[in-house]
Amino acid sequence: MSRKSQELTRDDWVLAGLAALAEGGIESVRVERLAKRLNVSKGSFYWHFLDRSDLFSAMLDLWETDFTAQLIANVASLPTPRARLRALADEALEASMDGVDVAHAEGAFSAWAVLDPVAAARVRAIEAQRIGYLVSELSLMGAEATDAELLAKGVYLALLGVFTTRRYNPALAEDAVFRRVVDLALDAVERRR
Amino acid sequence: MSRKSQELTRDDWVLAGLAALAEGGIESVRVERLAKRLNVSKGSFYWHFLDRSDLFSAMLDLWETDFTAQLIANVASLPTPRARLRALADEALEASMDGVDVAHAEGAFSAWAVLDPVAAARVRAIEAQRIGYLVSELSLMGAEATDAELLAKGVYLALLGVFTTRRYNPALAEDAVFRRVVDLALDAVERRR
DNA sequence: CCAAGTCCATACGTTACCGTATTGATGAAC
DNA sequence: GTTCATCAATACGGTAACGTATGGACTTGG
Repeated sequence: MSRKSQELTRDDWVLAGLAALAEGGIESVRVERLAKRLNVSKGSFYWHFLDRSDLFSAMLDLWETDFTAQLIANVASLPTPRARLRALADEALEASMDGVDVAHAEGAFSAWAVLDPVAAARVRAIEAQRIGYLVSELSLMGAEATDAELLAKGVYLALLGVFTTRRYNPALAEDAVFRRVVDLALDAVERRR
Repeated sequence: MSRKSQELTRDDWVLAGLAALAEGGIESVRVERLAKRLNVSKGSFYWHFLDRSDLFSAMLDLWETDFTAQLIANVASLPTPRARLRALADEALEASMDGVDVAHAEGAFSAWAVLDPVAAARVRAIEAQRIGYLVSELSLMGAEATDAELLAKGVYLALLGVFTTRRYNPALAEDAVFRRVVDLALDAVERRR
């Protein structure tokens, strides 16, 4: 067996970091814990990364490129805005990638952004994209510009609520609840035409 | 000046803890930091509390009794469910008590509940009360039982989204957004009658 | 085959905490 | 005014981290 197969890549660390983030929040992604989890010493970590915040940046990078953009791309082929938005809702509720629970991670990213200005800027940018997409779809459906924005943000806030609540109060975060909110918004747009 | 006026009470520590929680999350409420903030040594802390988790319990107690129950009581005198729910929405968006920003603290409590099973149980109980109240008011307005629950939870999730988002992406958490969600729910109920 | 590069282990110094133990100060009660 | 209870300061030992420094070990190119 070649040595290469056992050596860790930067991305291995990043994925472990994301898993730890999803599991226990940003405070729980600690280099010595990750090292233990990866059965390796932290000497390895400081080979791949400058320091802990370097890992944080990499986590934000991977999140933005591999996870976030993907979601929107996945539904682009559907025919109507309504179908795309519903599919997006389903996707948001169920996603999981590379062993990282996306919903848990989403909540953890928000919580992280509250505490860390660097993360905040990145998360804000990602959310701006998402809201922008929702607004454009709602506009396609005939919503007025200002109302499309209110509705898009409202739905997204509910989704964030789902993400954070899932972990400690799942009765509150049932899928049906979020779907009802989505319906509320979609119906509001269609009724107005 | 009597000595009493300078000595700290248990509640002084608890309020400081809540302020720290609102500011930097549960991981940032540390006894030596609070001591510094209160211009006192941690010898004082361990006089008033058994240990750090004892402070945590006290924080949850104060939150439940002095903060949460208050909100609902404040609107009880209003005439109609619709008026009460709207007033509640306003209150939730603006509250601040004893130098603690309630909205920030709310978000921090949710984030805390994600990480700590003890906090989770308490927060769940509080949220059950809140949802119960919302459901009963929506039912009074004529909503069907199952839909009242969906709507109540949906609105509450959006509020949680507001609380966590306020800190890092205020453009997302505008009051108008949440009010729009509330209107969506109220209109849905009234349209069905 | 050896020299350079790549990747990791180990040991170290440092910081920030937790919780305990002991002592000190101050007001109140007698 | 002595004594007691209340509250706080200080000093201590212990743990979990961070980041550095240094020394392997394995791999690949010349």
